[in-house]
Amino acid sequence: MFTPLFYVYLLNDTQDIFYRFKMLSYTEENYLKIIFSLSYPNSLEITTNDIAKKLEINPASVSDMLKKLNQKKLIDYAKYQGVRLTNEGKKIAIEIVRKHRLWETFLVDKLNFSWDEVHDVAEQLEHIQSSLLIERLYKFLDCPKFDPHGEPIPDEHGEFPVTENLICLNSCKNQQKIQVKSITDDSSALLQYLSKISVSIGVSIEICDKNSYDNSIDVIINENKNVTLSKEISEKIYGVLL
Amino acid sequence: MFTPLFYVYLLNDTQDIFYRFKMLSYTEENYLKIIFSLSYPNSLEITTNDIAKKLEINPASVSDMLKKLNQKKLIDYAKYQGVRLTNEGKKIAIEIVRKHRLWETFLVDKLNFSWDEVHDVAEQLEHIQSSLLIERLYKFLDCPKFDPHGEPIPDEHGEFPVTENLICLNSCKNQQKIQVKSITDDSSALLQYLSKISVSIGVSIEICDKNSYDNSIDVIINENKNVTLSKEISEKIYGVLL
DNA sequence: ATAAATTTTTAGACAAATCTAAATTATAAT
DNA sequence: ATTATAATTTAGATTTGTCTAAAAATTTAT
Ligand SMILES: [Mn+2]
Ligand SMILES: [Mn+2]
Ligand SMILES: [Mn+2]
Ligand SMILES: [Mn+2]
Repeated sequence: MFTPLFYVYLLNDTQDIFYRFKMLSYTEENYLKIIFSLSYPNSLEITTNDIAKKLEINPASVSDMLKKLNQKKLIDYAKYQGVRLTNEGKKIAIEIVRKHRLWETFLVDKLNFSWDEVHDVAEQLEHIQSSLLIERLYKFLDCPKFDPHGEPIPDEHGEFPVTENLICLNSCKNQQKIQVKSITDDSSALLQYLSKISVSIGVSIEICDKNSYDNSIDVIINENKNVTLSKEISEKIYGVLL
Repeated sequence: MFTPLFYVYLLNDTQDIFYRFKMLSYTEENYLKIIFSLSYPNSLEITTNDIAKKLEINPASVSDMLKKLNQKKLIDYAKYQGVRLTNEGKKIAIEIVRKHRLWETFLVDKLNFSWDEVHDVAEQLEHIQSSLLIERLYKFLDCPKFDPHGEPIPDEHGEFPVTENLICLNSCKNQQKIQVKSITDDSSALLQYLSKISVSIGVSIEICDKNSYDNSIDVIINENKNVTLSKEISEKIYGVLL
C-alpha cells in the first residue's frame, strides 16, 4: 500500500550543472537492475515472483513497487501481465550495471581483491551518485570492456561491447573444447569453487563425458585436470569453441 | 516517535569471518559523525539544536534519534542535558571520518578531482561497509596522514596523526606569517574561492592589516598577492607560524 | 469444462526517519 | 522573583519499503 507520488528534481553533483530527472532510491535502482538482468539480453517479460525470489522479499512487496515504477514510467506493467523495462528504465538499469562492473574491475585491478570478494561491495558502490566519479573511474581503469567475471561493461552511452558468440559449457557436446570467457553468476561460493578447480577466464575446458542422469559433465581443465561439474555449475560457464 | 529497539548481528563482508556488533543505518552513522565533528577535538557537550542545524532537519527529529542512539549506548544523553559520544560511539564516528578522508584522498590523488569536488561524493562513499575495502584503499594510497584539505586521517586503530600546533589565521597578529596547513570546511563554494585567490595547502599568508569593524584582514598570499579576507574565511584557515 | 494449484494483488499493519504543532523545560531579561 | 524568550521534547501524522493474511486472477490438471 502506498499513496501519492511526486518527482524530486535534485542536483546530481553539486559541481554539475546538470539535473537528474528522477532521483531514484537505492531500492528502486535495485528493482530496475534486477528486472534488467532477468530479461537480458532479450527484453523478456518478467514476473512478480521472479523479482521476489531474486530480491528475497515477499511478492506482495514487489506488486507495490511495480505499481510505483510503472507510474514513474520506468517499467511497463499491468496487473497480472508481467513487467518490462521502458527505454528510460532500461537506460537507468544499464547505468547501474555499468557502475557495478566498473567497481568490480577497480577492486580486482587496483585493490587486489580476488574475483569472489568483489560482488557484495560492488552492490553497495553501484548506488553512489556522481557522474564525474564514474567517468573518471572509467578512464582510470583504461576503459575496460569486461569485468573480472568476463561480463561486458557498457560504455558511457550504454552500449555493450560486441562479443564473440558465447556458448554455454552446459550445451557443448562430447570432445568439444571451449576457452572460458565469462561466468554468469558472481556468488562467492561459486567463484571460490571455480578458483579451487583452476577455472578462470581464459582457461580451456574439454568435455569428456556427459552423464544424462544428473546432467553433470566430466571435463579436462587446461589440458591437465579432470573434474566432474554439476549442471548448476556448467550452466554458469560460457566461452568460445576452440 | 519510535518504539522498540533490537540489535542486528550481520556479516560485514561475506568474505569476512568477523561480525559487526551493531549494524547502523546510513542515518545513524551521520548523526555520530556530526556529533563527533561538532565536539572535536575536546569532547564537548553538543546540543540538539547544533545537530539539527548541521543536518538541516527539525530539532524534534533529532530528539527522537538521540533517544535511540542513547539506548544503543553510542551516546550519553539525558533530556535537556546535551549529548556526548560514548567510547563505542566515538570509535564508530572516527571510522567514518577515516573513510570520508581516505575517499577524498583517493578522488584527488587517483581520479584527478579538484579539492572542491570531493566532499559530496565522499559523503556517500563513507557509508560503504567493507573493512577489506578500506584497508586496501588505505594501502593503495600509501597510508596517507592528511586529506586534500589538510585534515588528519586516523589510522586503522583510530589514532590521529600527531600534528604541529596549528593556529587559526583569524587569530594571527599584524606582520605574522603562516604556512597554510588545513582548511576546516569542505564546502565547494569556499574551496573554489580559495583556489581562485591561490590559497592552497602549503602556501604562505602574511597578515598586513586587521579591520576591527568587520574583522576582515588584509593579507599577502605567497609573497605576491594582496587580498582582503572576511572573518568567515580567515577563521577556516589554519597553519603554522613562519 | 471444471476443479485444483499457483501466481498475483489487495488490505491492513509496522519500523524508520522525518515533519508540524503544541507542551514542557531552561535561560535571559526585567 | 516573575516574566519573556529560546531550546527541547512530546504527540500525532506522513512517506517508504517491507511484512502477513486473505482475496482474486491465472494457469494447470483432470
Ligand atoms: Mn557482481
Ligand atoms: Mn561481475
Ligand atoms: Mn569532506
Ligand atoms: Mn576533507
